[in-house]
Amino acid sequence: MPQTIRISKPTARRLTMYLRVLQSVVETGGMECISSHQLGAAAGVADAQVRKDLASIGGRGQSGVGYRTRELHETMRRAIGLQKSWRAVLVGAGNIGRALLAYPRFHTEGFELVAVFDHAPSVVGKRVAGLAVQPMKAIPATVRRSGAHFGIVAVPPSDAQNVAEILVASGIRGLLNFAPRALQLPAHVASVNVDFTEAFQRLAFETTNQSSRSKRTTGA
Amino acid sequence: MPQTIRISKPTARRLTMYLRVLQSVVETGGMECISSHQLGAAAGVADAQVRKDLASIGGRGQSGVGYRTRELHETMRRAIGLQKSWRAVLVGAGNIGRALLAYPRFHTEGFELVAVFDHAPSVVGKRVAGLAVQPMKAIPATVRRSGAHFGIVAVPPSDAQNVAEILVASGIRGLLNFAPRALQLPAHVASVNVDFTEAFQRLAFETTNQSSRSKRTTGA
DNA sequence: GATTGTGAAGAGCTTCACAGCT
DNA sequence: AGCTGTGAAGCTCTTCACAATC
Repeated sequence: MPQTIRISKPTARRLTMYLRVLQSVVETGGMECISSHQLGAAAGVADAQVRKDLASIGGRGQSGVGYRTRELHETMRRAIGLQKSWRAVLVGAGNIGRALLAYPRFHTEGFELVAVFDHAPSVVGKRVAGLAVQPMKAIPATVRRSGAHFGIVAVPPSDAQNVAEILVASGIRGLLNFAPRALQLPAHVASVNVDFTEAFQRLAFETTNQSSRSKRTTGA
Repeated sequence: MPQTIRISKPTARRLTMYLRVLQSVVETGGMECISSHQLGAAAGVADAQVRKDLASIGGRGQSGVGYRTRELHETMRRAIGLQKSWRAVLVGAGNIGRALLAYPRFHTEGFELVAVFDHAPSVVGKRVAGLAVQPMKAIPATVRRSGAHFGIVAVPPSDAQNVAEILVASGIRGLLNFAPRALQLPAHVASVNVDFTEAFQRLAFETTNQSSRSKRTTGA
């Protein structure tokens, strides 16, 4: 088993930003090496911070040169947990669910959609992203059979908690919640909220309070 | 002018969570008063933290009783910057843009969509959310005429920086960025990123590192 | 008895600065 | 000269604890 270093939340968040930068560098066949200064500039982070973050996941650089991009890219994907392929199910085949599926690179990032569920009889049976939409009652059996890791909650707020509980009871380990509502979950289930309303409110706040330091304008 | 207290980023983020709780309490005609403990439980925050946050925006409670819900709701909306109505323009009428418009309460939250732009000639002229889609070249004139405050960037990553610069040059004060790419912006322009890819990566990370403390699983 | 408001302590994160390596 | 790795300082945020209040 590899070293079990503690990666803090702020560090984890920045790692995803570095990854995005590295990904475009690697894809375009750019630089062999990148310095903490360069990486930081692209991600909006101080260079010393970048070095601390990279050190925390075991990334080693070369004095006077920087970090080897391909190698760092791999190390980073492993640290974030993208070395394995995650299976996800989508609950709610409405606008938000479909927008998510249309998102570029959803599949190439190590995530695989294995089932779609919806409440409305008019939608059940139709195909979304190549999958036949199943009725809600099929959730437990399908989740168990497929061994899905994540559940994507893209239903109206009033149904969100209920759907979340069904997913958790079916053995899901993490939830991506699009409903503008905080979910009450057992501690062993991870969850990340994506809430457009909240994003707008943050924008309103930041615009109102012309914040002096312009760092960390980045959200999820 | 009211007191210009500094509200920290973490506090601002929690305020939006409290607001969500309060909103549902007020809407359902629930409790007259709410204690810091109750509000905290619903939002996943410690009670002392809630009191500090509320104190920072001038919310005053009553010992032994709590905070008056309606009053607190108003104070909070004002602190976040929702007392005024913000005008926004959408650039990119694809899946993501449309999903956003379909989001519940988009209009009732103090935000108003005043224009939609798209690059594709096949989309220009069509109606989205009751607005005729305009070509990209119309951005500067329309933004200026409408006095829009925010720009919603819902275009492919390769176009995002370019679109952002056009919006900024047209007088936009804040950007909601859906492209999975960090935007380079002048300091006076606020920006909030909503990145599904990043959300998934955070979920992968949290699921991998079965984090002991389950707080702050909440994202944007 | 329940709950607020807050100073003080504690924990965590970021920045600084510089020795050491290439 | 350029860059990394890191101890130490500085700063911010959170938790604790309790007197004051209703």
